[in-house]
Amino acid sequence: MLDKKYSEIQKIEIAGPGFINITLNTEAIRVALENTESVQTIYTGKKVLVEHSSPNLFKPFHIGHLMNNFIGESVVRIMKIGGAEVATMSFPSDMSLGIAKALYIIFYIDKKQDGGKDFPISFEHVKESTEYFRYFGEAYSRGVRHFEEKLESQDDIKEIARKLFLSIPCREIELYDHIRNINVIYFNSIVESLGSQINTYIFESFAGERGVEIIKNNIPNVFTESEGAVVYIPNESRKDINTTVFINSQGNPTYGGKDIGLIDIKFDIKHGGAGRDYSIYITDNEQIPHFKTVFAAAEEINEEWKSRIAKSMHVPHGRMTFKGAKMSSRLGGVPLAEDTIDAVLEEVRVRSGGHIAHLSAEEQEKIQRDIALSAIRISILRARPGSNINFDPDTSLSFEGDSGPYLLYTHARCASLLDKAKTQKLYPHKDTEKSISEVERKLLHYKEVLQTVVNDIAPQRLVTYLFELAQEFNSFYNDTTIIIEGDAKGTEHRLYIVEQTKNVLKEALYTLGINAPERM
RNA sequence: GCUUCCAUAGUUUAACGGAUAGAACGGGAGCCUUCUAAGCUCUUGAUGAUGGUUCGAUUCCAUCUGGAGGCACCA
Repeated sequence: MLDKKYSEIQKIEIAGPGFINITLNTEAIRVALENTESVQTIYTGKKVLVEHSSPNLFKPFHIGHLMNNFIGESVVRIMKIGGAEVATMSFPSDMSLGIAKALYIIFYIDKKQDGGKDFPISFEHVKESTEYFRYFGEAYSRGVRHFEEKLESQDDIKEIARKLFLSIPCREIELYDHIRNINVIYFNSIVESLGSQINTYIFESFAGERGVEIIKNNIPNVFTESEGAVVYIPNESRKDINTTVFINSQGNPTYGGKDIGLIDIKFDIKHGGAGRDYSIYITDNEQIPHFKTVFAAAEEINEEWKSRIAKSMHVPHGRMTFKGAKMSSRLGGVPLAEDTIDAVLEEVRVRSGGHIAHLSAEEQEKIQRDIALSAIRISILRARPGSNINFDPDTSLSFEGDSGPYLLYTHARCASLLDKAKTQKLYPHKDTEKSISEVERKLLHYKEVLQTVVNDIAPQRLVTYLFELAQEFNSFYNDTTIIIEGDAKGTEHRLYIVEQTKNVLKEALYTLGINAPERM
């Protein structure tokens, strides 16, 4: 490199054992800062399917769904910024013994036997009908308890399950169909209000049918009949997984059986799966052994399936517990997403300063919601996806220092500076005579960080980077007066740094699923 | 019993096998007659234990200790 005398290099020196420091000259850094090319990643130009936010019908949207959605949506947007062509999918659980238990409570105990008339929910106003969904959730956990405590009800519940699995027309199934339809709409409306778009819903019932067919076609080469059920017995070298039932002795697919069907659907031309390069699953980490087992079985089917599994990735995440939210007794102490957000929102309102007081109540509410969601999202995304999160709105950990509101605050501060400058007819403009500031040096690393964030699916690195950038900017802000009357040239250069910081914050926060308001 | 993951300041955590382990909260000391103090500056304090591989280990391997998950008809 010394011989070639690169014009970009100012000096090269040995900096201790194993290290060579290469110092770039200012001009080279300027050029790099102006590079607007999008990042190249291993996902650039690839067709990626992300499965996340899968509801369990009859269970309301709770804190676990929130965690899953936040991680899932960040993965979706990370893939998009990495240049992938992304499709999203959700896999609602619409057929299970648990659902039969809930139906039993609603139909036989509470005697709501009038199909849809008992739950007059219009699709347009589904969000205003949360009381019904709370009731369904309650019925679900009541059903679980009932099944355990009232043994005499078990046969009736199993009968409902049988009708459910075989979709035998009857009044219970009519009720079920109605509840299923409104639940999906309810779920979708929540997910959309959180900023996610689900392109396709594939129901477990649908995947299950296909799963059964595939599994039956692969006895005995992959699956084995045992005690009336169809099981997968892993190779002896696989000590990490166990023999697992894929079709139960009643002939119904289990969770594993449904997932076999789902893999086929995911790569099916009819479902847009032609040429799919990656299939990403976002689930709770208790599913790790499940996916290991399903993948191990699927791989054995044939070469085609083996390549499908090579393209499949499971991104497991931890669990979130929430201190302070009203615990829902209906769900055995699991807080609902709505209650969680409300509890944080309450704290945000307390802290909300005078800067948005002049705005309409509606706008204030919107900004406060953005702040509250940023607090929860950053608490989750600042750590590796696999770690458990204990979210506590009582500690300042979620609002001060390395927090969502801190990043939003820095962004709003930039916006405010640019607004103020505009009133004085001053606009961002780079002055190439000026030396490179620390903030610019930090900005220089953005693309490089993005690249590792995408390649490793590591949102926490983007969060760490944003904390560093925000802190660098805030130090700059404290040390320097940005807008100085009578110094138009200097002011415009400083505004340029402000604008660049704002743009990176805005884009990166968006990538994490966070909307950054212009003021707060 | 088998198996997977995790273990970093008092607490929550970051770190492609690379430089002095980076932050935040908390504790201590400061900074608003000036552009948003949800901010800034200084300070305090950490890689569970014992071995191994390596020029170099928070990172890889082994054993141990502790925590979490999974292990036949739930999802």
